[in-house]
Amino acid sequence: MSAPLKERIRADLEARILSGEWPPGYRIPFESELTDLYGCSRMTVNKVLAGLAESGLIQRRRRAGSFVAQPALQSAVLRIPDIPHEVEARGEHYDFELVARERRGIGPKDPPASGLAPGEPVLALTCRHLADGRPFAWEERLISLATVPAAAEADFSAVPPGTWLLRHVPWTEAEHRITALNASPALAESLDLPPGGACLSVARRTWRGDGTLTYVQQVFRGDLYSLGARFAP
Amino acid sequence: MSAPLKERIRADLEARILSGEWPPGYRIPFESELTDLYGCSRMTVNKVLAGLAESGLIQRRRRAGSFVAQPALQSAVLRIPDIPHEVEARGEHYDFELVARERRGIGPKDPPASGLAPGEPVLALTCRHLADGRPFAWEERLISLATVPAAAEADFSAVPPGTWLLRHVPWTEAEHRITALNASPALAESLDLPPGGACLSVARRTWRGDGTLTYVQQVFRGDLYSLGARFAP
DNA sequence: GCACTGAGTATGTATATACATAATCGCAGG
DNA sequence: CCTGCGATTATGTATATACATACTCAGTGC
Repeated sequence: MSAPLKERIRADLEARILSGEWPPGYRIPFESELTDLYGCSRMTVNKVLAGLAESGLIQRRRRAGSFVAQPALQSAVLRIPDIPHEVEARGEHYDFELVARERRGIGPKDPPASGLAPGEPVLALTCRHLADGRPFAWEERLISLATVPAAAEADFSAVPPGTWLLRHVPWTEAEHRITALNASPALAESLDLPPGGACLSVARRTWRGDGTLTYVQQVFRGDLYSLGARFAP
Repeated sequence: MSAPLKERIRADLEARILSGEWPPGYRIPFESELTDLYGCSRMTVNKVLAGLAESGLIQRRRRAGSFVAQPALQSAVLRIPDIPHEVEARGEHYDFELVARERRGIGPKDPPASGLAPGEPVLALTCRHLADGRPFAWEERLISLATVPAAAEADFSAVPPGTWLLRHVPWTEAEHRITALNASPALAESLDLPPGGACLSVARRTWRGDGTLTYVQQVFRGDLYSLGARFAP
């Protein structure tokens, strides 16, 4: 009985919606009716309903009332952790090799999805991630030196670039694209896979404000890696 | 100038946090100071700060003040839309075939990841999704008849089961696992792929309260499908 | 120097009130 | 029957106020 009133009201309304008692599209009682039902002021009910609307459980229309929202199509909070952290969480030994490091300008062969303009100076890094000594992921990364000048002096032979960036550079926006692809012969050799083996590719572009920070493509062995997410609507 | 006061305050505070002007751990001004700064009542400021706290941008401690939260390592809101919706959004014609429909109990061949107990009655559905007449995804689904009895009467020849479930059954929790795999000969034929072609597999288990609603594995042609997500921390 | 206590304070919750806003409904007129 | 307009009304926003609560900090006593 000690829970705050607004939490009890919210829990009650959520229970009715999630149990299906109030199905999608149902018009829930007006604020004035809930005010009577719970014996509280309209402000209290209003804050609860505003919170439910922000969470997407209900939709509100002036003059018409508040309606149970159609369930969200599917939106998941997908967590893509730092690779070393992920590997060690599985109880395996993490290691990585810096295969190539080059300071150059963006050229025609760089993917246009990187969002980096031709000629823009970048640090191009290629590295291979290992779990218990076995190749696990192949990473090709471009870091904008205009946006992240400190990257030019960073020691990426000790700390992988993804981890370094997470620790040193705040970001404001990112875009992911997840695909499946067959390993090319060269990639198959790097990942110790048969040619054509299925791989999970995660391409990520990260911004801070207007400037692209980094564009990275990480290719994981399909048989050794999967992305997981557990979430609520 | 016409935006509501609380939205202007919220946007201003968010900008200071995201720009790095107020770094993680920084103590933001007290409600009383913000009240003076914006020339409004404490209730208005309080609602804005409560909203920021709910979104996880700040943490609040009584007597101590409000502090900018440490940013999450990487968390993405990954949207996995309804397949028909997704296909039509690309301007292609969506179609699907119900390949098999069987009412049975969970057996030893069903994946343990489904979370359904052996013997539990389910509706097992297999279907194939087509975009502009070309096979696009293969879906195997189990629907718990104990939790969703209405599924037994649903007409899944007109509406695909995923869409039907989204429209009729609210869910409270879900778990995803995304992997890449090589198409087996049978799958390759169903998806009109060369054997061994890379596919993106999305396995999803969905709950309502304690009961598993459905377990589904959707296998997409890797060359025709990718998951995308754009997000802010 | 340390543990305990009490005062002070920022946030948390709740109410009453007021006016703005937008969408719906019904009615009048064509 | 259909259109347009105005009255109605539920929500949206904002304020002033009040008291509860939990935490910090300073000061007291040992």
